Amino acid sequence: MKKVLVIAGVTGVGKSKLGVTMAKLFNGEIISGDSVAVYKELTIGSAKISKDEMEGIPHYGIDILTLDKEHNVRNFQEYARQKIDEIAGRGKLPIIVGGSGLYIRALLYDYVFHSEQPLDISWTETLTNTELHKQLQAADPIQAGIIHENNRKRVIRALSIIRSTHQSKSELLSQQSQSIIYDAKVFACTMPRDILYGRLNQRVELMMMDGLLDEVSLAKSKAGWDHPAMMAIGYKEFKDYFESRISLEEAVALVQRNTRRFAKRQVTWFKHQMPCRWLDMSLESDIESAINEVREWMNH
RNA sequence: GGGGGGAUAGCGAAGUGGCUAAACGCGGUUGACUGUAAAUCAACUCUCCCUGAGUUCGGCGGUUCGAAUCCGUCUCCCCCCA
Repeated sequence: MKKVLVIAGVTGVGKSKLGVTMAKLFNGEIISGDSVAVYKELTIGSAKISKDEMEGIPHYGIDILTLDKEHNVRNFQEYARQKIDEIAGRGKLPIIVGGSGLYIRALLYDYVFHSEQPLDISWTETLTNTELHKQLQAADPIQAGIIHENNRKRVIRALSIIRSTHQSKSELLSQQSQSIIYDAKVFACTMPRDILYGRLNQRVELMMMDGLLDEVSLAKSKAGWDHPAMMAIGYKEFKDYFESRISLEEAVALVQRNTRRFAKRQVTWFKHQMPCRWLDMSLESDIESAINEVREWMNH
C-alpha cells in the first residue's frame, strides 16, 4: 500500500503550515483536501495558502477550477488518487492537507462512486418532506431509517441514487468493505475551544481587511448566489448584506459564528468518522511528537 | 414635583388566574454524515439522586383551593408634563 500522510482537522489551526513543514522534512508534496480552495476566485474567504507560505513545496488541488464549474466528492477522489499515484511514482511522499472530512474519507477508503448523469430533480419540488421520505421508506427502508425526514437533500439524494443506478444506496453501501486502501498516517489537528474561537473570530476580521468584500462581490457577479461554492462560509453571509437586509457588522458576525460552528462540526466528524491521531496545535510538543511519529512510520 | 410605561431562563421576547419549568428567536452544547460536505439535518440547553422531584418569572407582603399572571408596597429603568 502506498504511504499517504494526512493532515486533517479543524479550520484555522495551522494545518497548511504543518503540511509544508512535513513536506520539507520528509520529501513530500501536498494535495489539498479542501472543497473551497479549489476555486480560483475564492481566495481570501477560503483562507487559501499563499504562494509564499508554500515555500516552494508543490501544492495540488488549489485553483484548479473556476466558478463556472462545480466540484464534488467524486471529482476530488479521482483527482487526488491520481495525484497520489504521480507523487508516489516520483518517489515522494503524498501529503493530504485539508478539513473536508467526507472528501478525505472518500479518498482513503474504498468509496465507490458510480458514473452518474446529472439528474433532473425538479419532480421533487412539489412534494413535501414527508411525502419524499415515504417514497424512500418504500424503496430503501434501511436508509429511510437513517435519514431524518427533514433532511430533504439527503432524502432526495437517496431517491436519486435509485433512479440513476437502479440500486438502492443501502445496496451500494453493502458492496463496499469500509476498508482503507492506503498506508495512511492520519492526524487531526485541533486546539482548545476558547483559543480556537478567538483565533477564528480574529481571522474573519483580517479577511475583511484583506478585501473579502470585494472578492465576494466579484464572485457573486460571476457565479451568482446559487452556485454551490457561494454557499461556503465567508460568502453566503454577504448575500443579505448586498441585498440590504442586514448591516456589514451583522454579516461579519454571522461569518464568525458559522466558522465557529463549522469548526465544531469538523471535530465531531473526525472524532467519530475516522481513526485519527489528535494534535493540539497550540502545543509545540504535540507538533514535535507528530514529526517523530511520522519519522517512525516512514521507516516501516 | 405630576402623569404614564416597563422589569420573564445566558440575551431578545411571548405569556395576563389552573392545560406553564414557562411559546418563539438568538447564542451555546452534543450528535448524524458515501456525489451541494465551508453543505444538509437532529437532539439538548433552571437545578437535582432526572421515565421522578425541587426551586423559578425584580424584592417583600397579601388575595385565592391555585398566581409569572390579581392587590399593596419597595427598588431599578424608560417616556411625557413641570
